[in-house]
Amino acid sequence: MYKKWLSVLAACQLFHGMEQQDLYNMLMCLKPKIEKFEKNDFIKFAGDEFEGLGIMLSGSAAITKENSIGDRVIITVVKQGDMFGEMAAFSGHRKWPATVIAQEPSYVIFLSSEKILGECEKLCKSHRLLIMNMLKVVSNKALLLSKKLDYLSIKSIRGRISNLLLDHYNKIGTLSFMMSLNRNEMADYLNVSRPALSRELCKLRDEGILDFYKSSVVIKDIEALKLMAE
Amino acid sequence: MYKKWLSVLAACQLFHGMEQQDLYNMLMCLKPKIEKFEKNDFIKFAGDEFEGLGIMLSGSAAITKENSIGDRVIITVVKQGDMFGEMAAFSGHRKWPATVIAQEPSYVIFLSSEKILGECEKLCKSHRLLIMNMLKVVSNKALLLSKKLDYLSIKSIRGRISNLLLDHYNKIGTLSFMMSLNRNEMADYLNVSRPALSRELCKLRDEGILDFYKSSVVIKDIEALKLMAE
DNA sequence: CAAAATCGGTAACCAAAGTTACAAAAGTGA
DNA sequence: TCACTTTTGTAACTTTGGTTACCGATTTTG
Repeated sequence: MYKKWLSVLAACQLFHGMEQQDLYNMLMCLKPKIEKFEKNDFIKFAGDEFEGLGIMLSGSAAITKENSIGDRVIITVVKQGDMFGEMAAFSGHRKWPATVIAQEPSYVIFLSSEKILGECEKLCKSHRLLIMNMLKVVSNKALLLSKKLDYLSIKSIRGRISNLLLDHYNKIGTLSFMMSLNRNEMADYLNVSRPALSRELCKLRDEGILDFYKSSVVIKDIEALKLMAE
Repeated sequence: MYKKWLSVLAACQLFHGMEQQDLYNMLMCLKPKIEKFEKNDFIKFAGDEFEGLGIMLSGSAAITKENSIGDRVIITVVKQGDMFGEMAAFSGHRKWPATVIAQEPSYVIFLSSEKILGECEKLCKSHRLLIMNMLKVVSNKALLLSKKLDYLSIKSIRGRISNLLLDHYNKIGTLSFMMSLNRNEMADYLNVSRPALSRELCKLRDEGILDFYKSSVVIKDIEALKLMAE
C-alpha cells in the first residue's frame, strides 16, 4: 500500500535523508491513511477537526480561504510531494485554518500530529530524523514568511525592488543574475501592480542603477541600489 | 546554578507544562550555559555561528538588523522569559540572522539546538514535551507571521482596519470591544502612518459603520464593514 | 497643582502608486 | 511565415495615503 508511493515521499522534505527501507518501516509504524479525491472534492474544509498534516501523493490541490465577503480565494496550489497543514499541525489549534480543494483526481496521505511526536517504542532513528525534519520545515516556513514580511513592510516600490535584488545578489554573489520570476510574478510577490513595477524598474535603469532584459538583471551601481533600499 | 532561574524558565512557553523538578532534571541533562551581559553588550552579532537559541533570564535585549545603508533598526525587544533565535535554531542556517544587543545588565541562557533534539539516554518524558513545545512555539510564530502578512497584503488602509476589527469580532464574539493597541501601535501593526489611520477611522465613523473612543470600538454596521474588508 | 509629556484628531499639500488602455516586442504554433 | 498569445513598456489620469504641522484633551510627574 505504501510501497507504491515511496519514491514520492522520499523526495518530500519531511523525509529528507531517509533510506527508502527506513521510510517504509516508519510508515508501517505511523500507519498514515491514504485517501483518494476527485476533482473539486473538498479535501478539508476550514473548521474541520484537524487530525494531521497532508502530503500530496499525486494530483494537485488549491489551498483556499474565504474572505470577509465570502469569496473563495486561492492562496496557493500544492502539487505532488508538497505538504499542507504543517503550520496548524503543532500550533495547538485543533481546526483546519483553510479549505483544501482537489483540482484533479488526487491521492493524499495524512500523518497524525500525535503519531509524529508519538511514543514509537522502537524509537527508530528515522523517527528522530522525522521530528528534526518537521522542525526544519516549520522553521523554514517561518523564515520565509518573515522574509516576505520584510518586503511588504517597505512602503515604496523602489525600496522593495532594491531589497529583493540585493538579497538575490547576496545569495548569488554576482552582480548579474536571472530572476526566477517574470514581471507579473514579481509584482505579485512584492504586492504591487505590474505597470507600477515596470515603471519603477525602468526609472532605475534610466538612472543607470540597473540593466535588465526579461528576467536577467545586472546591477550596475550597487552603492546607489543600497541607498534606495530604504 | 539553574535553581535560581527555575521560576523564570517555568513561565517560558518552551517549558510549559513541566514540573519544576522535571525541568531541573532536564536542565542538568541539557547543560545549557548561562551568560551575563552588560548594557550595550553584543549578545550575538549577525553572522556569528549559531549554536543555540537564547532565553532572557533577566534584563532585556533589542533584536536588531542592519538595513542596506547600514543603519541599525530595532525589530523587537525581548524581556525576561522571552526567547530569541527560535526560528533559526532548526532552519538549517548556521548563522545568527540578526544582532542582539543588551539594553541593560542581563542574564541569558543558551540551549543548544542539537541537545534539544539530542540523544538524551533517559529520554525523560520532559524531553519529549520540550520538543513538542518547541514545535508549538515555531508553528505559532509562523501562524502569527502569516496573519500579519494577511493584513499587509491588503492595499487600502480601510481594508486593513476592517479585517483587523472583523478578526477581533470573530475572536471575541461581541460587536463592542477594547483593542489592546493604541493608535500608534495599531498604525504600526498595520504598517500605515498614524494620521492616515486616524483619518480613515473617522471616515468609517462618519459613515456610521463604527464608533470608537480611545481603544474601545463598537461595530455599528457589520455588513458594511465586511464589504470594506476588500 | 501646574508644567510637561503623551495621545489622538484635523487639514493642506504633495508624492507615490493604482487603474486603464494601448502599443511594442517576443514567443508559439499551425 | 503569418496569425495569435503572452509578456512587457508606456502614458494619462485618479486615488490613496504619507508628511508636516498644529490643536485640544488627557495623563503623568515634579
